[in-house]
Amino acid sequence: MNFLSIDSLPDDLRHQVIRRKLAVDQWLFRPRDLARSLFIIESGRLQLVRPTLGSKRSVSQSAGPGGVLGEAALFAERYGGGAIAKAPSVVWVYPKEALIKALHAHADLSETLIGMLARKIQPLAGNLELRQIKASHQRVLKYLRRIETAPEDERQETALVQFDRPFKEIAAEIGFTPETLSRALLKLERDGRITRTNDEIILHNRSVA
Amino acid sequence: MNFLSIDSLPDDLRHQVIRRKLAVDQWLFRPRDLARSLFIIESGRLQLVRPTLGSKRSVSQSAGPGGVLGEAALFAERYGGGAIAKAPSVVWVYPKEALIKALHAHADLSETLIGMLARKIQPLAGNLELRQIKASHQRVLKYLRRIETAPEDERQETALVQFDRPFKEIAAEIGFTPETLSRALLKLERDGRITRTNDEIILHNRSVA
DNA sequence: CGCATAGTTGACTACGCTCAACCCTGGTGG
DNA sequence: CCACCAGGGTTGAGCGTAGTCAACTATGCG
Repeated sequence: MNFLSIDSLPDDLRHQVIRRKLAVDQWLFRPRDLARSLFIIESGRLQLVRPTLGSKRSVSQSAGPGGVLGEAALFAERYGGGAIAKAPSVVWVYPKEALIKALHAHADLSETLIGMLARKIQPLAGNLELRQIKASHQRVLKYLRRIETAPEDERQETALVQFDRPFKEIAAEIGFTPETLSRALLKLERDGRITRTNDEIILHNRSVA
Repeated sequence: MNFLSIDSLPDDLRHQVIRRKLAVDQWLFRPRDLARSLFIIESGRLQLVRPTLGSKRSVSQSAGPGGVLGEAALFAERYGGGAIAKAPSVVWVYPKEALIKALHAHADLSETLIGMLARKIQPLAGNLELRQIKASHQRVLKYLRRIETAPEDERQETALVQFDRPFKEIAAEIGFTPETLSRALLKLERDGRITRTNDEIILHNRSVA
């Protein structure tokens, strides 16, 4: 993972970049904060949070190592949403002006950043696609298929999924309550689409709709 | 609108860029097509479409002038989703390799593209935020507030919204059926939050939650 | 003057949310 | 070592509301 790795940075930019550590539940930036920097996650996990009427937090998505945060800083005065650490994390802080200057001077930086932004769009669109599916078990199944780890063999009719974070977060991310997620998994298990062992999930018949 | 306008392009890239016209319901690219180009919309309106189980199209979002399409081409072999014109449109086609080469040579291009990508993320995240609201009338209200045209006076307690496209598309974009959207608008009107005249909507009490 | 399409309204169904109780695990402290 | 507690996950019961299917109207177009 050497996206805009500190080593490959030109001197002028490197001196402006700082490394910041975050504890669980610590805010990296909050909604409406002045947008001064763009962030790149080195390790840990952050949640993108948007303020919602009724004091309920809306978790749009979570970002892991290599993810970009606060890209709104590049063109907006303030952040639209916020980011809060859900695991001990380390992020690189790129001051807006220094970054823009460096982009002009070093073209490969631009390409890297462009790629990172493009990659950030995918899961967002994917999540929206998920929400279009109303039946809980189908949505969950599609979600599982998407995050399945190591499809080892493409032809394999079975795949493994491990949850690295609490169910409630996953439920929130795909737009369900934990109860509904639990019931959906139960149904999938009954129908033989998956089997659960501890915190692992094996999904079968990957090709079947 | 001169994002990567043809005039300001360096010669080497300009000669590779072509202008393509699309009729209504014509595909710009389809899901799983080979991802060879990135597109920028000059005029018209395109819908981002993702294939869903059950032959139902999932409309993630629509893009207008200045929007980027097919950014997946920058790092993926094939497009994840597709794009189809919902109005007569004109798009600029940037071949992948030529674009990348030009980005290295001309830093300002990079900055422009970075900005465009960053701007594309916002509505996606915003839409996800919308979906978190389950009550139809509240979601619709929030949507109306977001797309209100010309807030003329910030202090104004009333704003105007015009729909430039069929209700069914709007309903799909915010994750409802046309019937539900219709009923939601009706309820909002009953509650005095909006008033409807033909295809215009006036929303009141903008500050009230 | 039909025909197709969009929007509205109605009645019914279904399914996800809410609230609640319960189980289970891990951590803490006596 | 056990008692207690807190939190996450699982069930259960009942409700509310968005989806579905259908009929009807209005509008635009051939």
